[in-house]
Amino acid sequence: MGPIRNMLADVGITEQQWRVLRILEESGPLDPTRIAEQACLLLPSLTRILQKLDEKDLIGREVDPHDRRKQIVRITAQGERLIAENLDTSVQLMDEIREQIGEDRYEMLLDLLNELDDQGQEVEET
Amino acid sequence: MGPIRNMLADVGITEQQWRVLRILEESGPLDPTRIAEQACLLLPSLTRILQKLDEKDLIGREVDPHDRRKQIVRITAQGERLIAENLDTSVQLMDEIREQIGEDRYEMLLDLLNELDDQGQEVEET
DNA sequence: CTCTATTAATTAACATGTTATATAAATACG
DNA sequence: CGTATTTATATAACATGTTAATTAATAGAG
Repeated sequence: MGPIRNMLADVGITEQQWRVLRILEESGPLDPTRIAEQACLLLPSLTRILQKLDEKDLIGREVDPHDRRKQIVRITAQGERLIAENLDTSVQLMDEIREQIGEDRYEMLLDLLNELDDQGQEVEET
Repeated sequence: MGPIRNMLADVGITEQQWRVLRILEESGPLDPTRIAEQACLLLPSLTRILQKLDEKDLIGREVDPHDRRKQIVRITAQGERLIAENLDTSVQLMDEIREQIGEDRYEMLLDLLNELDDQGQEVEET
C-alpha cells in the first residue's frame, strides 16, 4: 500500500476520491464532464466516485439552471476540512517520492506520461 | 480503445490474459507466483485470469507433485495457436507506438517506470 | 513426532477501468 | 412546429486492482 493510500484509508477515502475533491477545491464548482477531463477519468468511473463523495457529504450537486442536463458539483465545508487536515501530509509524502527518484527524473516521467496520453487521444480520433 | 486492445477483443481475450499467455509461451510452464512476478500482477488478479484462460482452454494446470500447494501452469496447443495468429500484428502495433513517441523516449520511459517499481513507489498525483 | 509458523493459492468485498447501452434534455433542421 | 440528432449523465456488465481473510500443505522448533 502506498504511503498516500495509507493516509487516505485512515480518513476513509480512496486516491481517486481525493483527486476529485482536490480538483473541486482548486478549481471551484464544475460539471462532471470537466472534472473527468481534469482527473483523467472516464465518466462512468466518475459517476460512481461522485455518488460516494455525495454519500459522505464531501460534495454537493445541483442541476444547472441554464442546462438541466448538466450538474454543478461543489465541495462542501466538510470536504474542505478533510483536505485541510491532510494536505500537508500529502504534499510531504509526494516530496519524499520526488526526492527518491530525483527531481529531474520525476519531471521527465510526468512529461513522458503526458506525451503518451496525448498520443492515446490521437489514436482514438481515427 | 487502444489498437492492441481492439485486436485482442476480436479474439476474445483481454490485454492481461494476452500478457499471461505470452509469458507462458516464452518461459514455459510456471507456477502462479512466478507468473504474477513476471506479469506484475497481484495473485488475486492472476487467480481470476488463470480461471478465464482455463475455461477458454488456452492453458492447462496440474498440481506440482513435489509440493501440492503449487500448480504447474502450461499453455495449450490452442493457446499457442492464438499467439501465433496474433503475434505479428501485436508486434507491429507496438512498433508504431514506439515510433510515435520516439525510440529514445520510449526506452527512457521504461527505465523510469522500472526505477519507480524497484523503489516500490507508485505514481500518485496529489 | 506433534504443534505452530509459514507458504501457495483462493475467496471475499469493494473500488475503478472499460465498453455498450439507456435516458433525459437541448439543439438542429426541414 | 415537430422530429431527428447531439450532448450530458447514468446504468449495466464484465475485468482488473487492492486488501483482508481463508484453506490446504509444508517446514521447523521443541
